Amino acid sequence: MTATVSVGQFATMTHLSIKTLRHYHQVGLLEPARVDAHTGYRHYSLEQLPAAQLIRRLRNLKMPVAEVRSVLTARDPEQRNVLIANHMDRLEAELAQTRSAVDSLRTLLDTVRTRTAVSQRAVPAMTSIAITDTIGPNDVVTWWEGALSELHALVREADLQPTGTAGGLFDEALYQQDIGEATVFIPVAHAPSQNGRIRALEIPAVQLAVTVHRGSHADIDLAYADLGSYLAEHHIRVGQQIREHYLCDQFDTPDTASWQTEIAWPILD
Amino acid sequence: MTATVSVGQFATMTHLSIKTLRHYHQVGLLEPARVDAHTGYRHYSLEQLPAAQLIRRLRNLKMPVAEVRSVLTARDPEQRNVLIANHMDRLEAELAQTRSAVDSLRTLLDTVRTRTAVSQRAVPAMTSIAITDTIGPNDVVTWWEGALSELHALVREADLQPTGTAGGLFDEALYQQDIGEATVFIPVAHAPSQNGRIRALEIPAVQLAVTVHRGSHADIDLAYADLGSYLAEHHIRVGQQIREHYLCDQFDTPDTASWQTEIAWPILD
DNA sequence: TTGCTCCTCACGTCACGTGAGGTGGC
DNA sequence: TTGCTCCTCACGTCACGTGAGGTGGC
Repeated sequence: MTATVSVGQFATMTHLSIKTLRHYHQVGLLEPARVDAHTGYRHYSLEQLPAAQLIRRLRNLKMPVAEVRSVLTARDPEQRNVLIANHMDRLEAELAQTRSAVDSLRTLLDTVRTRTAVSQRAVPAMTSIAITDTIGPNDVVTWWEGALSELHALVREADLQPTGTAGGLFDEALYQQDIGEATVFIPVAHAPSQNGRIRALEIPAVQLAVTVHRGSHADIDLAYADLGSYLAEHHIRVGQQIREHYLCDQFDTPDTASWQTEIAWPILD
Repeated sequence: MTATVSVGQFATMTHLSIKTLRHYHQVGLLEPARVDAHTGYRHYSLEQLPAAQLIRRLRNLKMPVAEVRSVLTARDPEQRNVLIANHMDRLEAELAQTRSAVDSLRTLLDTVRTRTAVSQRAVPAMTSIAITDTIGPNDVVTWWEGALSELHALVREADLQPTGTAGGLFDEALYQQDIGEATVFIPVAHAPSQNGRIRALEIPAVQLAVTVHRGSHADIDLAYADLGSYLAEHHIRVGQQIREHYLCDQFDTPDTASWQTEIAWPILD
């Protein structure tokens, strides 16, 4: 029979607060070994210490409680390691995003911005290979990278002849409601039929108002603002699907400073 | 008269969602330039774009909304820069804490733990210089570093003769309720009277149950658990003020692996 | 007996997102 | 007129913390 301790003792031993332990009891993450039926007092056994120690470490790394639970109940060590490794990847991605956010803030504070130039241009209809999905706020960047990589790969493997730069079509709702439809495409002379999630897409002809953004995609909102300002000032009515053309992106160079993205808004009337 | 746009337009231009813009209106972070009295429609002016861009970047860096407001309303650029620099420091500290949490998790998963040995010892009363404060959950480490540095500095400057290793006294409540009284001290032959927040402290004699923790302080809960387990198994009743003795710490070496901390619980009876 | 530990329950926090139900404007 | 944009309001989310009011155990 193993020794048992009170919440207070267990809290001191694990450096989890009493309130936190009560909460973990309530949500079933760490149930006391015994609860006194009369007083309601919680009693923890010493065998629960390793679980508490693991919980504390995972929570310190912001792993959601539901996932911590999965780790604790994992069938085998492999499954457990996968869950932990996935979370580590998320932390890495978050770190990268924070770094780019810091750069983005520095850029905003340090540089005197002048508006990017806006011009208008008619573009003809194009045949293309494309991937379309409904995406949420957090997966935009990941989705974009993955989808575009796939398209580039197909172009290489199937030896397709690109007839223009890669681009994207984005529903306004994506920005306004943080959820919406997004498409990435590469214009080609002849598009093969469906291939995994890649399909042929006929992109319609439009009249576009365009501007070019230079630099990291973290700052692309600045170009959207410039383009939108121009359109608002000239009372130009626009469609709800925005285009981006990746004149120079991460598939060309890792140096974000030399990236160039054309932002284009279809003009109505 | 400057052009004005709808929420939807402004959302697309700033990459802030409509819901977010409404929220910022509600909390007074970014008020629309004009709100139609009849329809309630929000209208934003193009002059509000820079503010929105700054807000988005600061929020991407998790700066609390209240502080973002302070940045926006800062009297001069200096004050603004101070606020931003402070937040950057917090991000740095968070990063360091995440790194150590990752190490701590690795340690737990990779090493087979054996309990640290527990022994008992009587310690006599000691004269010391000390700093005492009531501290919360987040400032423990920062407070500890700062306070102990101050004590070491006084020892050097006033050429005091330490009569033992530096230590700390921690109220159990600090672990159980995440808020409580903490003291750090250095035993000296003769303690000068009050000096800033440093004061003389007579540390009473006690009988202690002790164990030694080796490694980073992020893993110190493991030693607390070992010591607590020993006490629970032997039905030893203990006092509510825990002692730590820093046999080897960051003031001796930056290599956390060789740090040694004695954890000691006063024995009652 | 006194204080101390522990209990429950309801509500607060933070920064929005969800969703119902509805209305003005082109 | 139809759909589209926008509105308000109440509630949900996440992981606890706060605080009131109360009870058992040494």
